[in-house]
Amino acid sequence: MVTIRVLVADDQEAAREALRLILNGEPDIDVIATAVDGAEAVHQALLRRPDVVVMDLRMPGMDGIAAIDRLTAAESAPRLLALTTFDLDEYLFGALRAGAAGFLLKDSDPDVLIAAVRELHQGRGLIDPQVTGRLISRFAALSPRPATPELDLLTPREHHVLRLLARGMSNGEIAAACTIEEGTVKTHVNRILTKLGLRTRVHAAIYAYEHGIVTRDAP
Amino acid sequence: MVTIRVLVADDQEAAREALRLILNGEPDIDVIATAVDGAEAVHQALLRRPDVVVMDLRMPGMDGIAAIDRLTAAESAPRLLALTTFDLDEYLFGALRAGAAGFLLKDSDPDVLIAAVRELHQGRGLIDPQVTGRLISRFAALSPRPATPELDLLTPREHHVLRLLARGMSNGEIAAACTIEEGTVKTHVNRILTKLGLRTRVHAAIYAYEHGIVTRDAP
DNA sequence: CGGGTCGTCCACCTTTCGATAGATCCTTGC
DNA sequence: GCAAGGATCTATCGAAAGGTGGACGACCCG
Repeated sequence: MVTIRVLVADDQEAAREALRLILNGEPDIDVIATAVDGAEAVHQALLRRPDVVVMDLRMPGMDGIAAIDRLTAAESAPRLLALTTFDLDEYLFGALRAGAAGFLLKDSDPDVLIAAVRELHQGRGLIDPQVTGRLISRFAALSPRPATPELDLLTPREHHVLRLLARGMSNGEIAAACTIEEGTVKTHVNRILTKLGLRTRVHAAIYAYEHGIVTRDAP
Repeated sequence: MVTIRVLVADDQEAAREALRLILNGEPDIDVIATAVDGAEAVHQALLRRPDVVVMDLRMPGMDGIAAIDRLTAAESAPRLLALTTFDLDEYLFGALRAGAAGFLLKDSDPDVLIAAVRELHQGRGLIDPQVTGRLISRFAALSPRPATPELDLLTPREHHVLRLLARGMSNGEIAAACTIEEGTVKTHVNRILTKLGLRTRVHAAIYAYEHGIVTRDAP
């Protein structure tokens, strides 16, 4: 049997010990270290190389989210399970954005916590059922609208020009990229604006972003 | 006990009947209708007003995602549980973006399906544990980077101008909104570009989007 | 074949934008 | 007090963007 090496980070003595006892009660889980704040968690994690870090989000000094941010940036980063008493969107979204692989509220059963650690260790993610709905809503809100029928109005050339425009290129740069005259690009831009009912190239760039024609660069 | 009214939509006869049997086996669940494709599902849902719709994603004609899109646009929309055999990102993300409240793979246990229907009926969301990790990854990728230290460089006025700019307003419009001269706005824009290391207002708008200074409008 | 539509291209003219220099006000520290 | 620095404001000028008109070729259809 493979032993899962776990680091527990929580500023409250009682919670820290409770977590340690719960997890150490399992034969396949070994709490190899604990930390009382984010800074110590980062230090211990880099030193001891746990498989999974159970991280309280609300801690003095460097908080849990900042610590998660640091740890996921490291090489061979551990799997991060965010844990919190307070069910705030800011914690949920912040932790996931920072790179947490799991999110649990502290009122969960010990069994759920144990199962969560195992899930994470096997490469899967885990979201507390109480907050899954909100994650889904937020995800839907963040997702680009699919291409609308309006985009069919654009010719291939116009579509290409729109993508370059939305990356911040000037008419001159677009012209160079397409090997055509700048005056021609202006016409294309103009037709794009007309067809999509927009006023300036800034609107066109926004449109491209909101419709997923261009995507945010990978971090 | 409240009875949960369920609509089952699946193009395959066998799957449809299996789902019906599983769900009708529960005393608090009543499958009130079935549908063989997306179009019929939409029609039946609007007619029979189920609490929960169990929707197969891969169906001929109007597929499940399109049907979900239609149904969530309706008033007093039912809760939508997306179900699929094929574990494709396109299905997962597409269904959630369209408005599904839950996503399950078809190899799940009957008990899981039943529990999912109850969860959805109680207003919660549900994601198959097998795909939770991917949803989290995608969510993190979509989430705007938190405000970078660079933003501290911007004065309140400049920050405000940036937000208006990123909504497509011209210098003149920004001037009117702030009750200052257009020439002044130009200076603010110029300082924004300088401080953030950008070249044109289009870059500034892109920057604002990528850093979550402005958010996509609600659909 | 001839006419219509569409995509692509270019040139001219006006408006808007971007860069620069300088003025005023307010805070901060010596 | 007053000097230094920053924030906010204004004005001017060359550069870029946007609006309009029109040319050319490809294609479809009667």
